[in-house]
Amino acid sequence: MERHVDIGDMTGAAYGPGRSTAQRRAVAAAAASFAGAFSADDLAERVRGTDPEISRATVYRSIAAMTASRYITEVGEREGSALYTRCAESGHHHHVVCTGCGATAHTPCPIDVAGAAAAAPDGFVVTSHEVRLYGLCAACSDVARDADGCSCDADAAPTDPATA
Amino acid sequence: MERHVDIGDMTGAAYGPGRSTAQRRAVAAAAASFAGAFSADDLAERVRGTDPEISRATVYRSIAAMTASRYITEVGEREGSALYTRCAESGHHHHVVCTGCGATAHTPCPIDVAGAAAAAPDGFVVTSHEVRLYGLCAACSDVARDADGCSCDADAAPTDPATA
DNA sequence: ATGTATGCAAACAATTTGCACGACC
DNA sequence: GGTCGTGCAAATTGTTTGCATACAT
Repeated sequence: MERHVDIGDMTGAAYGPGRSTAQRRAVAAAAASFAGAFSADDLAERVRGTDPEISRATVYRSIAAMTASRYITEVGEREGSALYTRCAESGHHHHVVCTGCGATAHTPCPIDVAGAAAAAPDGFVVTSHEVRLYGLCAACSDVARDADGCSCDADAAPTDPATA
Repeated sequence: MERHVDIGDMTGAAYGPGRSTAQRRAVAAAAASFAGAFSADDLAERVRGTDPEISRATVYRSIAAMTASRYITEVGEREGSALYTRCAESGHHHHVVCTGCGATAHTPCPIDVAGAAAAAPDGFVVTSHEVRLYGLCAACSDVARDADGCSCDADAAPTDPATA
């Protein structure tokens, strides 16, 4: 839920190796501008505000580069498309995505907390895992209780509640 | 959550509501014949042994029906396609999929074990989750240690280890 | 220079769907 | 007989890729 976005370093490459191009900088800035989760389309749409000429292929390639350099992380999916979030935290953890407003929050890895034994029965050795959590942020769950419109201020693209 | 599926009752519909047709019975039997995880293609290929004329659309529609009736469960993915497994257990749990041979094993839900608090920080209410575990079964991890070929006997379609 | 990034458009692949026909109850 | 399931083939859709050009280093 917290935000550690250092905008202001958009003069150089905002993430990892690779060349610093106007498009890449624009995409990185757009990614950082989301308070929560965003899809490739959300990102593309937002980048168009900066660079209307940017191509979808470039957005996808930038997402791949940002994911590889851990500038962003895939946190779930919505309607068949992947959701990402800007995350500057190091260490193994996961994210909860608010299905109401797209806000995200960190969570410790439940598998680490539960212990390997629980996850690896019968001699299985767990080598990798994926944990995706969906829910409602404090603001959206208040709203849900009040049966009113969502009023939280996250500017991420809203998610279809049906997905939950 | 409960199940009303009687295995061994392949004369009628092997799962849920809907009509009992030869194709549906063949698909259900094929699904049950896998020792571990299988993809839609794996299933289609195996069903062809019984009914070479079955269409891919029917396989997908049967998968949807079997998933809805909890006769099978989606347990992960491999190379972009979903993996399912036959599962007769009731109660909330997850599966580990062996990336070597496709074998599966049950595991308690790590999120339940870890406790809601860990998964739901900052006032978030977690409403749904997805947990996918990949690893190596006892046989495959032995093999990995011996740097030899996989000798486990699960007849599920092997999974690309790179996916892990 | 030289190699990487971009754009465009075509390619891809898993899954879904419209439609007409045949099977189940 | 009416409804649901099936087959075929075409459509969908998120994402990837080939290729020629433009740009960063």
